[in-house]
Amino acid sequence: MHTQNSQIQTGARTSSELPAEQNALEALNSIAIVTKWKRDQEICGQESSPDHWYRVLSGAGRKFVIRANGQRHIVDLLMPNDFFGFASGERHACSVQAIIDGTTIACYPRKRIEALADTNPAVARMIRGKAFEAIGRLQQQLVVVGHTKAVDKVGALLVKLLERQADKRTDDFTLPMSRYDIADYLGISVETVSRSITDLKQVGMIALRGTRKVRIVDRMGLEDGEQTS
Amino acid sequence: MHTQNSQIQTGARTSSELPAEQNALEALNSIAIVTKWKRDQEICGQESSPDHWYRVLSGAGRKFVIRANGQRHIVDLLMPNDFFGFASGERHACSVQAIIDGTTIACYPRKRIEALADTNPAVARMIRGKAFEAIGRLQQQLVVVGHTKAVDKVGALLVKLLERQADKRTDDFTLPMSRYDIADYLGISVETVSRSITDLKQVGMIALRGTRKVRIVDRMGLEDGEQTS
DNA sequence: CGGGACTTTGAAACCCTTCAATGCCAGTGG
DNA sequence: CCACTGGCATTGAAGGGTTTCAAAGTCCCG
Repeated sequence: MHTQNSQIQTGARTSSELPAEQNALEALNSIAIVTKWKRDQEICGQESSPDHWYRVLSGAGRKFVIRANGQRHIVDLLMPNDFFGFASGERHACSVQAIIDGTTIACYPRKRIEALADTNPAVARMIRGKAFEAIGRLQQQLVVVGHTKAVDKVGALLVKLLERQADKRTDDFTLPMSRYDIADYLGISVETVSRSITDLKQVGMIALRGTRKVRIVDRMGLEDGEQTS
Repeated sequence: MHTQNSQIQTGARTSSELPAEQNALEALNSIAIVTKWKRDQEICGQESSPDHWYRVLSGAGRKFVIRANGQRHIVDLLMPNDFFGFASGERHACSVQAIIDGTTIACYPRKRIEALADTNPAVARMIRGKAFEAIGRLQQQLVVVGHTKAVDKVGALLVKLLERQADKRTDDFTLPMSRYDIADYLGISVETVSRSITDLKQVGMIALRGTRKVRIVDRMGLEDGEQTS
């Protein structure tokens, strides 16, 4: 793994980022180790002990579990400024891999970051906030996966991905993941993912420009699952 | 709502509860408001602003979302000592109802509990730990819901429910929820839940004593989804 | 230009939802 | 005490959706 210590960007500023959070992130810079990863490289493993917390600086990651039967379940999609590595037990429950070549990650030794949180309430608040964000994301994903029809799941996922896009002004975005990733994220087969996307395109709720460039045409329809006639 | 200020139990001691966590919970007692709820009463609403954090003292709760089309998605099951009400936005993303008559909840004004966390690192650590636990639960549930076959989902859920049971020595437990709740928790229909339970009983992986008393007979089999022949 | 990974499409078997009806149980009022 | 009621649970049958297996099409990169 390619390791470097360098100036850290605190990430693209979004509406949810308060100045206090920016300051807290900067306070973490002194203990951060920045690493860079290629696609499908494992950043932290299911079996490793949770000695570190991490933050995505650029690129994207998939958090996943491999079941005993070999099936992969993607549990979270990690985008810039998301934290991961939070664990309550002795072992990580999940592995994390880079999805995109050149993904950069800030890595914080757990002992040190917790010590920092103990003395700096702003840091503690920021970490809480990031944990709450993760809770919100996972809850939303549970609702998405809870839809009964595959087309609805895919439609709802596309809307969520649009919402997580940096540029809020357009209805276009680039899928950060493959059809296989989407399948393992939604608990359906790749073929069904492909067919659902084709259907959504056919009825005009989305438009494609290449396999990964998506335009959301009828967001309301996708949210309500109206493609189910 | 029936409100009272009284002595608070810090909950049944489990292996995961360190003394430091106990102390932190006791530090919260001074700002807690204890309330008692009947079945299906709404403890906090999807539309309310998140002014409070909550902890289950006894009984159980369902955290859920109602979609525009009326479908209910249960997102988390709240058991004694679980926190909820953590939110990163302006509104709660979910509602919470009591599942069981006489469920008691400790309610902490958010401003005051955050102030306490700012000055008392043990409290901050405990809250972080509780948030991480929630993340772990939600991730596990995503894996459960991600199974492709309904029997596997139900089987995996039953194992998770067994694991959350207070008494670790037996393979028996009482379902805290109805078949309808299970259906909305797994994203499948009630009828399929019922048929899956019947199937699991038939092949001898579980045993029932009344509709809600379950015995896990073949836990390994349920975890691996081996009931899928 | 070719290889390899990813995506799409087709067809059959299987699983799940839906609609309908029955069974079960506890609480209520006569 | 018992019939009755309402909510929950189970079972059946039909239709539709998804998985699986198979094969072709597409794209990117060396």
